[in-house]
Amino acid sequence: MLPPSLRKAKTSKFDKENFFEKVFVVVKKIPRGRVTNYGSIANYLGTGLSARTVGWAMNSSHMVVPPIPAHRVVNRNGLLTGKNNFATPTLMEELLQAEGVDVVDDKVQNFEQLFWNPMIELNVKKKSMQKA
DNA sequence: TTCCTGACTCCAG
DNA sequence: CCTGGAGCCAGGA
Repeated sequence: MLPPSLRKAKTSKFDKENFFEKVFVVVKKIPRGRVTNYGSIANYLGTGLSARTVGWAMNSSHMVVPPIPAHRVVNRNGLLTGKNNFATPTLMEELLQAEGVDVVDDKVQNFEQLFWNPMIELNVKKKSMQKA
């Protein structure tokens, strides 16, 4: 469930609450030792152009139960851009390392190999795929 | 209400 | 691969 601060409905193209919840659901589905990026989640949710909003949802994930493995979400380059937003700047990297994800210089190694694409992994059929 | 900022991404150079 | 500029949605002052 979302905290009251996130539940104030504001006129928008889509239901924001549903959006946040979807983000959390997807992130929670990320297998241990795998990572994904904001854009894929955004595209999977249908927002596409709003990857930043996904990150914003992550920002609120720390106050949501069950806990969201936000450390498995990095930017398109595999860079741990959100590490500074965790309890400690090293927590994100430590969590990834603990799962077997090698992180060097705040960047996920073998990112393409560890990349977890919700579009594919969740077997979602979308008529408008990324591109032809 | 408007303006600024941001856990992003794409396009150009 | 890196850097700068523009676009995107939401929240705070």
